[in-house]
Amino acid sequence: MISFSEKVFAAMKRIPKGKVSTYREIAKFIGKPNAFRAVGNTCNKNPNAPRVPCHRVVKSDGRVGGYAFGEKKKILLLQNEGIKVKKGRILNFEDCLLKTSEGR
DNA sequence: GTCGTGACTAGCC
DNA sequence: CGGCTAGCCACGA
Repeated sequence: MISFSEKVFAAMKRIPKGKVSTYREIAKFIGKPNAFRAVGNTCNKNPNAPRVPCHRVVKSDGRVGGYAFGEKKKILLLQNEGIKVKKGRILNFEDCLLKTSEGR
């Protein structure tokens, strides 16, 4: 029996390196497009922080959003992946955005 | 079973 | 464009 959180982690693990996704896309991928709150909430408690690339998940606005270890840390990780981030905002947002429901 | 919280999103002024 | 409010879902006490 997989819990809602398990789906969240599974969806995030689908995100390849150098790409990012939004809480909205993940929630939709799970089957609850309006559960973006629960997604972020679950990740915040993140029982498997290093086991899941939660830092590759950003807000729909194109901002990195937050991070359990610190937003700044999240930005550094994203930049390390090859993603350009400026003041907590992704530059080529759509370019590195990965749609979970469209991965086919 | 009920209340409160949170890494969110969309709309309004 | 910027700031604030309301709505939404899941989990914990």
